[in-house]
Amino acid sequence: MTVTLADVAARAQVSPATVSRVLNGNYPVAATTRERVLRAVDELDYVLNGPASALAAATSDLVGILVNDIADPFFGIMASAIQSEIGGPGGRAGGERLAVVCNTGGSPERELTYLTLLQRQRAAAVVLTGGAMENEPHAAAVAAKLRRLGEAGTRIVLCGRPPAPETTAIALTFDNRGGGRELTEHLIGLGHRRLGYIAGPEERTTTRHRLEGHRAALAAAGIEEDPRWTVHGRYDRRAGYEATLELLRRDPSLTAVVAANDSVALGACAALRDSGLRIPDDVSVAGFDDLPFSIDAMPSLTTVRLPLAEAGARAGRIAMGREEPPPGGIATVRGELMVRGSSGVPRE
Amino acid sequence: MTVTLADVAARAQVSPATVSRVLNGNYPVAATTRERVLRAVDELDYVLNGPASALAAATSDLVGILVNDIADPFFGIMASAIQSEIGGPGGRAGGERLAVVCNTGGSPERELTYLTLLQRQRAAAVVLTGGAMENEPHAAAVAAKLRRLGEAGTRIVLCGRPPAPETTAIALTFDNRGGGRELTEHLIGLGHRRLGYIAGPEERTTTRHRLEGHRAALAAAGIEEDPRWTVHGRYDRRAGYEATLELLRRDPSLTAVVAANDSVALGACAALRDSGLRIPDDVSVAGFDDLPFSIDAMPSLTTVRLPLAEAGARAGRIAMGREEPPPGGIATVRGELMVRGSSGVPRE
DNA sequence: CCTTGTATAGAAAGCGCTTGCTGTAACGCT
DNA sequence: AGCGTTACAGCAAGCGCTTTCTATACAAGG
Repeated sequence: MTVTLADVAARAQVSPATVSRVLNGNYPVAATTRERVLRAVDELDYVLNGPASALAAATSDLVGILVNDIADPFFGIMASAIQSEIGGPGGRAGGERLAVVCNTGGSPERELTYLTLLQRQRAAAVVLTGGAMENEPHAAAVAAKLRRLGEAGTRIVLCGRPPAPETTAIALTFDNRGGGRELTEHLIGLGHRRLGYIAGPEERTTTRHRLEGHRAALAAAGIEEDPRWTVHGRYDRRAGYEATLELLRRDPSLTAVVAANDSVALGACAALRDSGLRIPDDVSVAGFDDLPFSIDAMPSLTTVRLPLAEAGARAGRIAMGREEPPPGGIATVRGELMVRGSSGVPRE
Repeated sequence: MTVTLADVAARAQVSPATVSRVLNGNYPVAATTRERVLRAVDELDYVLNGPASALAAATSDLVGILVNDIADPFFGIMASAIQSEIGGPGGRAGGERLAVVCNTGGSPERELTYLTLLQRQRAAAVVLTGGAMENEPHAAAVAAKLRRLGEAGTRIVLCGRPPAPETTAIALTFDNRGGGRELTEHLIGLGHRRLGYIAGPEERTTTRHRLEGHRAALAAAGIEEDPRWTVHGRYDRRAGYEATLELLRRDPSLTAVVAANDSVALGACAALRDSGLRIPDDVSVAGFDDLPFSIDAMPSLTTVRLPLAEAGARAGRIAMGREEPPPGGIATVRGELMVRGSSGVPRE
């Protein structure tokens, strides 16, 4: 029914061992023999049996990429960059690898399940992207799983995620705190004193770090923060819209709204407009990430650009062992403040 | 070193066969025995060896999702929906499956490579999303590959992609032609007579179908199309920006610009604004897809909503054999015209 | 001409799991 | 009591490949 190595061997009049060696190209095979084998492969339309090969060789060519939300360009861009350094015929020398992205939907259980599945497949490497959960039992479970994966020889890279102590994971961490701080400093520099903040889900590291940066900037400027000025929500437009209305209700005198990310910021803009407020004349808005659409908003969004594609590419190369990991296994990737039309001096 | 089935069997004082059956749960095992085995699995922290299992059972739990551009929400949304019906602990009864998305980057070779890789892994199912290439040799190669995959028992579903004759593939096709036609009819109905069209890459089916719909609407209204009114480009914002400038250069009297998709439309809006034109007062703009950000553009985008999430979910269910395929293996998914702020009556 | 070295091919032993088939008790029936 | 059932559990034969070790052939050196 299906063509096997043995069939190819028979047709090429060689032993299965030789065919295997031709296909893997890591053992001397005479040119004429190789030729003959390749022809047979072609004629029979032979396709290697991945599981069998993985079993015998005790390695696989699968590389997993875990993302929180594949529908969000933040992850899409990173995943794309990672994959481009790993998979398909895109890259490199050294055998094709199946780079696969797994969508956890931000759910801790799914994250764990995917890691187990990847462990089952004896994945060659795993890249985890985006913020981690701070929920304790889960964090411990993930760390344990990563440790076990690492012991089994799977290379692990965290991209845009805080380091995982006691594991072999290499971490490329985004400087969310620094970016958040810089952004708010910019707003304060323009003269804003009453700033609303729309944070992401409470239990994400990203949320906490960005918020900490924001607060650090306020503190440095001697601005006492009003607890009413912070609202939590999901990382999407809808949440931004609702949170903004809530913020406005709590304190109509706010002159700026800082959002957890660009999608949220867009929702905030919509809410402000729907409330009859002009941006930035009445209220300034700022986002985070600088996703491609952010420049198209009207007015275009002041935000912090994160080099998602670059970081992803680097993570991919490290996962493939094609780039030296940073010293200590940890590198911080900084963002860049992009001042655009959505922020201006406060009214009055 | 690594724990195997045999280790578990020894610990539970049963044969490996029994352990396997407990784990696969498709054969009667006494409750007490099962209990004992499960405990051993737990104590030993045993993880099934995927390749070995796939080899022995001649099946795998991998499901591949091919997308053209994972950084584009159009694909991200579909992939997310497909995956939610397939993978992780998200869905279903019947064993966990590893749903993986593969990014072809729109490259025919990568598409083929991924299909081969998936074939190697003996994937349980494959979902191909988005428009196909019309490039003849490649189309034939893909068809051949799909046929072979189908013969090997892999279920194949096309989502937002035209049917593949002579294969076992089930197709959920978007009615790009109908949507394109409806959109242009709307514009014509408003009074527009000189409409620019920014098409996608020439060799994509999606591009051709949307353009055909547009032209059908023009023809039906007795409008003779000027060849200068159509420009081709990639499916991204940048291309839309440049194409619009080109369109304006060719014929400054255009009163509407129809874009191949929403990203392109956003680029078009930016170009129009940068040219000092107001939307829709001077020029109306229309997109396609209705991605989440489209409603946030200023003005919000008139477009055709494609039920990406619904179609993806359905494709996922069909791929898993949890939903009957449509009769004839082909279903057409229609879009819905969303009239918003970016289209209005032409000036003068 | 025989020994040693080098290049290449084959034999065969698994890799860790699944599953058809073969026991073997315990059970129910006549 | 005798016999067919039923319900589990184990044996063992692979699944299709990789890889170590061994064999062969020929070239070169003494």
